[in-house]
Amino acid sequence: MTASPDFSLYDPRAIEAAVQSQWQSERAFEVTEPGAREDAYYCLTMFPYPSGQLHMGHVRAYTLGDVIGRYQRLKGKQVLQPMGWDAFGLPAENAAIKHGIPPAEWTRANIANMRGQMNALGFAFDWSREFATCDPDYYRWEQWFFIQLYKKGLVYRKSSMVNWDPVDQTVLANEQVIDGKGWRSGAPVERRELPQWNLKITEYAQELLSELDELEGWPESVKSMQRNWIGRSEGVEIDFAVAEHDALAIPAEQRTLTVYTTRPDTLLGATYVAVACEHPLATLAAEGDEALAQFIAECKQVKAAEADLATMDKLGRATGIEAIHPLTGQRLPIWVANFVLMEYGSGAVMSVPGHDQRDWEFARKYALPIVQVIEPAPDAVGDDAHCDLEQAAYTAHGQLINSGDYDGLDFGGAFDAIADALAGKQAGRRTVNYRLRDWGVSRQRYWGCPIPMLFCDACGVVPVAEADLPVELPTEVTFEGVSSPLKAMPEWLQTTCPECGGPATRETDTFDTFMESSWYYARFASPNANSPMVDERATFWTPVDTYVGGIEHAILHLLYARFYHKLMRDAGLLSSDEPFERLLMLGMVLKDGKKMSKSAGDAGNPQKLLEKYGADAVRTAMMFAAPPEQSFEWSEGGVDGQSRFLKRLHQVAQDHLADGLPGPLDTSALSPAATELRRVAHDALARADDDFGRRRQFNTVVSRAHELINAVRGTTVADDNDRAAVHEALRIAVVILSPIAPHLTQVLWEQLGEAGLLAYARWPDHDPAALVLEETTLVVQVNGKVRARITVPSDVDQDAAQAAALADDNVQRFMDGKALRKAIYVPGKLVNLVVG
RNA sequence: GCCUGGGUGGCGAAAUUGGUAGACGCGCCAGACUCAAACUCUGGUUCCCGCGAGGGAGUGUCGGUUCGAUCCCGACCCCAGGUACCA
Repeated sequence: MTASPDFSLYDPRAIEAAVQSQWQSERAFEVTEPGAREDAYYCLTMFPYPSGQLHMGHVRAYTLGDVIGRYQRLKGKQVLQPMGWDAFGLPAENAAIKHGIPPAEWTRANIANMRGQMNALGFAFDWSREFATCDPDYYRWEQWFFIQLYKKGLVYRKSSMVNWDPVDQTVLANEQVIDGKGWRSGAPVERRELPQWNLKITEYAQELLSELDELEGWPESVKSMQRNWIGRSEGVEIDFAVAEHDALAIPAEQRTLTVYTTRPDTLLGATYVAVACEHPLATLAAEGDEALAQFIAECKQVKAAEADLATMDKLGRATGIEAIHPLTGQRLPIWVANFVLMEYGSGAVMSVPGHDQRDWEFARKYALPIVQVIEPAPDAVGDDAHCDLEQAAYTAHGQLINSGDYDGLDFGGAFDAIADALAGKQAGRRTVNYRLRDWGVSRQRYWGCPIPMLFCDACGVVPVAEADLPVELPTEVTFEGVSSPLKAMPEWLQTTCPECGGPATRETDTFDTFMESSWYYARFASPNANSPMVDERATFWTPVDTYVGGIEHAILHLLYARFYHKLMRDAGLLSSDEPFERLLMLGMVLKDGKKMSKSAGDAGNPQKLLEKYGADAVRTAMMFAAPPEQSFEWSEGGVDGQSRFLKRLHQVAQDHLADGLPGPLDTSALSPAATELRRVAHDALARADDDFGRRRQFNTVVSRAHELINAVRGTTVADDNDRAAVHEALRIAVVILSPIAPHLTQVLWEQLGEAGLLAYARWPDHDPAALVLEETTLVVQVNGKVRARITVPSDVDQDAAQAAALADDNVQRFMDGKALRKAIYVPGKLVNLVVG
């Protein structure tokens, strides 16, 4: 820093402004592709929704990403660390309604504010690649890609459930339904079906599942969540014929009821069949049954969220229609049950109350028969060995009884025999089933990417012509009511059909915002690509080396991005199979026990802290607070402590430098105190390297730096050579802290006599010789309890260690003259004497 | 409900995942400096008993494995995240 101001006092505001302007004028963090991929490092932290202000959850995530990026740069990598804005979404519409500001204007203002806060925090972003997903230049490619997928047959339209507010006449997000009522109208919501666009993610279910095994850089917990979400199971689809009914004419397409089960071995125990309240048979039965119609209407007054559906009281009602058991010909009543979901499988399930707990409870409640067809296997142990259908269903695999020819078979044998029997009667087939459902991408909202589809009276559904892309979202809008302003804009709504030239109407739904966040990492690599959506730079940079983000995205966002990556690969746009090599899933920053983005308010805003303490102190406090994967409750107290630490670091350096720069270090001529300081310094260096690179635990790096500075402060120097050891220790402290507190360390770096940007310095190697200790402390236990600590030479053998342990008075006291039965020696740690 | 995590001093945490529980920091207490306070510096700080040496208990609860368990196993309690339209 030429003509540097006086930094002999720790003034974070002056230091941080000067260092930030230096980074800016040198364009320090703009990056281009190096010759070899191994010299490159793509470090990405999930881009934010521009809500207006950063909260401490953002500060944590972006600091962690920045620490990783800066560490990799010290390790010699060309680091790509981009930033942008996930700019479409619900809050902008809410703000528009509340404050009368158009969503685009509100969003742009928020972006400007948050970009300023990010810069004040000193993140090493390559801003030349910035974009917002609401830029037509970005979303046009999403529209283009959707049309490619449509042409490939990966897109289809189908009815699915939404929350309908009957007063506001609008669709509500799950979040907008509070206790079953619309958040604005207060009216009870209803589930309603609307036609929606869907992406066939289920065609990729097996690949999405299988490739989890290859993702070695992903946490097991996330892979496990995704596996369970995809939910592969092997079972049998069984066709139940629907019996003729005296009063109701069953239409041909409803004469077969297909159910899926993973337990065909229990088929002979099926005593009724349950269908969803939206099922056509339920609708049919309700025509002549006022009470059933009333029941179905009540069932629909539940929010369309799995958690609500799964925890509600299980209710049902008979339809009067019967199904015919495919093997026995027995007639089974068909019930409507509120827990059967139309969206899963066929909207019907066979019920085996003897061997399924939910069916058992339902059968008990409505006095339906419970038949036992499985008994514990002879070798069953524990709970599996007991069956008492008066108390609960028996759900373990066992041996068949009351099943005619199948009696005595075990689960596997019965599965095969019954599946074969059904197949022989054309009444069933083995299938692999996934819990994963196709991705519904339609949203009945204004502030999103317009879905590029048209409705033509003559041609039906027609995609927008590629030459007409992007379908721009009008931004000069006013929110009169709660419905989308697009519907009130005939000049936008009416267009011409690209196929017949006749009049056509635009789709007014917009895309789910997960569509934008599913490919932005590839766009960052080639931000100005203009045909097609990404170019060969995206192939160079992907997969992302480390992707940092909140654990709340462990399933949906990460699964959709993995899916999209494969779609882009199959379109020839990328060459890798997976988007993210290594995943760092951050725990939640909580405020009052809840995640920041939900409940923080002003308490979560870092602005005041930044003004009072500066970015380095806020960053250091955030890193020090907890390891990355752990959730924790944020409190501001810690910032004060880290600010004091940085001040001490600065002061120690000034005190040291007051006597000028020392000469070269001679490690063989140090005082004992300086030798010990070198041990602490090189230990801190080695551990910081491991913590940054392998362990990704940064709170302990800060602790180590504290210890190192405490050691420097406690070291009395004997001569100029000792001062050289202090100099080395300070240089090490500055390097290991630089990813965390990059501003102050840059200034100290120059004061210590180094030139140029510390960001581009090389991580020093530690000196293994400095770590060797001559003596070590061993713990002596008697029968596992600590009774003494002894100091021994580091290379002591078991006999000598044991002898030293036995020589201790307190040890003798607790041995109490008893015989030594066994001695365990852990070198460098302990001796455990087992007596008795 | 289901899936995935988590629970350690007054507080945030550490213990490199079978070997000294509580490093480091916050807070608090005492002392130095000051007319005084703040800042800063020094010392103390898991709980209980003891003047002390030292002893006992202790990592959500209960049980197990082991010479030895915060760590492994079983059962349970509580909290958080996700649950397909918050992002």
